[in-house]
Amino acid sequence: MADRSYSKKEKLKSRKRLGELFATGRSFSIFPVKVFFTATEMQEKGSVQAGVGVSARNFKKAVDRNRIKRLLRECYRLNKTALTEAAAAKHKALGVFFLYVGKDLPEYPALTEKMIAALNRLTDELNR
RNA sequence: CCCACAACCCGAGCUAUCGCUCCCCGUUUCGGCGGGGGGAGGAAAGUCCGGACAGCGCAGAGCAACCCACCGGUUAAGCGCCGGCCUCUCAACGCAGCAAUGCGGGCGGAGAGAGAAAGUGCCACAGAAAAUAACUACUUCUCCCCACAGUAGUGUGGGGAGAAGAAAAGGUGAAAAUGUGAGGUAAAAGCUCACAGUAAAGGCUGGUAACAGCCGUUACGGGUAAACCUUGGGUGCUGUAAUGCCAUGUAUAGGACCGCCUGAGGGCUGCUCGCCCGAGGUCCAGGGUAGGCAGCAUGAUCCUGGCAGUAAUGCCCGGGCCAGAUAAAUGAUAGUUUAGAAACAGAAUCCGGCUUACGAGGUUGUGUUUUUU
Repeated sequence: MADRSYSKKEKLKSRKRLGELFATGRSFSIFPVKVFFTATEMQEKGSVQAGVGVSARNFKKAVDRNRIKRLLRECYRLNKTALTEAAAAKHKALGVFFLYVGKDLPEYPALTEKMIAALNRLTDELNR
């Protein structure tokens, strides 16, 4: 049974962690989503914390930004299983941030496709 | 009946699957799990006004800056709202007229509603001239020329030049020196008079007041203050990333400069004066923290009803508790119904307003056009 929840514990919080992520993390881009991530070794079982964001420069209205963030969260929530399992197997603490860099409002099916691609690549990076 | 506009109401429902956040109850091996419940707006928006709340300041004076500008009420407060006054504009309608139109009228609309008689500036185009007005035409005087009359001084008429008078005529303009009539004069002119108009201060009457009406007096000097300005009244600054507290952690290490009463530096809103505090201060390099609680949601609160008031609004009885996150929840997908792929749009300390954006429909009101009877 796949875990599809996305509760507070799985969210990447705190400005400090985000600052570190943008400053030192690695990144790749699968348009229209840019992914930042860091992986650190853990003694215990691994974990994943993820966050999403949109630039207010590209979307002036708060309603549009909310919509994009909700879609990103939804896509991540429904497709994250492989990634969490990989992280647990490798004993790594993974921090990920999905930044939407497109300039148009996304459609749900297209965004799901991109998200799956991004998650697959993340999983590959972990397993390497 | 259709269309447009204004005000008020509403701002989607259902089903399935997968999710988020807060509260309560139960349970727990303290990781969770189960059940129940709450979960964006009329504008949450713009941040344009006004407050609450908080911190800092609270010897004083001057200047600067900013805001307000008919009256009364309302309110916690207001540049809001309600009612009234004034000015401008104006529908129906009435009167006159063949008509164009004029006069009255006043539903409704607008007003950045103190002062243009303190001063400075500006007033496109047109026009002579846009403010202590002389272009044409007019009048008087002086000089010159011509014609006529006369012996002559001179007189009459015409033309030219100069000086002066004069805003009555012309035509321009959004606006032209208050209008009409009479007197007056060389020609004229509020120069004088009558009537009318406007303004100022005064008196009486009505009104809480703005103001209105009447009386006599004086003046008549265009507009613009959304140009500077003047007058009157008012204003501490910063905003919840405010602010108070708890916890965690490092380095009591290093370097440079200034100063310790002959005083560095700081505070007193933007400036100046003046006053006060004052033994540490500034910078570089390096190290650490960046977690939690309060603020924070029972309030100028919402709903029903009653009473007072023209109304805005206030008071009273009863009932309700209605988001509280912190990278930031309230959703995603599919189907379906209304009505067609619901429009504008997402709380971040909280209220009262204003402004702007917007959807289908309902109710009420107003207006235009056409057709039919």
